[in-house]
Amino acid sequence: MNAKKQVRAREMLKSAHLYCTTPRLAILQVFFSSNSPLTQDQIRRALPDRLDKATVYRTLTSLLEADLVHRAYLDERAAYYELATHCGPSQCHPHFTCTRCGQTHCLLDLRIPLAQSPHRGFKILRQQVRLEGICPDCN
Amino acid sequence: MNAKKQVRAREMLKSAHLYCTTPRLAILQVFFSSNSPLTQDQIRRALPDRLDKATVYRTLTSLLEADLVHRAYLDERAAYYELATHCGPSQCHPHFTCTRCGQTHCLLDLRIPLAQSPHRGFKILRQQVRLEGICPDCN
DNA sequence: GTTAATATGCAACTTGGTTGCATATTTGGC
DNA sequence: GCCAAATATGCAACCAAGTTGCATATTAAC
Repeated sequence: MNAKKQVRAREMLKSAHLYCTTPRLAILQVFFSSNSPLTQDQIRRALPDRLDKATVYRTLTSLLEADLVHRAYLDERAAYYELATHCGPSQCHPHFTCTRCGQTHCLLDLRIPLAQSPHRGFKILRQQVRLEGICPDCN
Repeated sequence: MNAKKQVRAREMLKSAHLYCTTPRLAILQVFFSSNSPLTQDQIRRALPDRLDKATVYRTLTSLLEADLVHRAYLDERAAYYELATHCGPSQCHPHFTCTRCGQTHCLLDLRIPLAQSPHRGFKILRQQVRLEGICPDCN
């Protein structure tokens, strides 16, 4: 299990031409074990050994640049990060935040058509959708 | 002109049952003069007299609670605020950020249908859409 | 004008995120 | 496997956004 994750992480880094370092492998594996976006702090806490804050940020930056990870902008002050899976070139899955319990869910199966450009010259290339409402548990 | 804005700001606060204070009137008028979301820092700079940072934040909080102002989550670290105009109960206008020049525009005339709940029990009440692409100036 | 309710300003603080620099690790060629 | 170049890490010091407690000032309502 862990060995499989290790291999998967290695392959991801390899294919992105990034050095396979301990922190990067560890952070990727934290993402594998999570099904919703994480803050840097949540990532730090989930790591087996403590990593320097700067290392975490720089690692996230390189993963972002390689498009292995995405940023999600949720209701909080801090940025959230998540694996760039189930994401097309023009669109990530939408995020649903429950206004009652505050939990955020990734709605992987909800496809929203890319918005059509209004008459003016705006060329729309990507879109990101945030949804709010009541989740099944709170209903 | 300025007098008209003053009256408009007063009316907004009155109807929201908020005290009409100098900072609140001033901040609302900054919003009147802007056509895209602003950070607290941009607001502070645009004010005629300097206001304390805490006052700005607390003012924004009360305006948010009264739904006179909305928060937009753009690509940056800081939150952006804007007047809650042209916003229905379930949806604000989408924001378009140009990947070339970095400018953000409010697409007031672009209506996007509210996403349909997937089969599971997620009750979708609000949605917020962020768009990315190339703006007319950079095209 | 008085008073209760509420907002402001100040200062101190918390925390997300950044940067410079010396050291450690990875990778690729031999 | 060893070496050098490229790159990543850790540390410490820093910046900026946002928060909080408290004393003072302002508002609204009578």
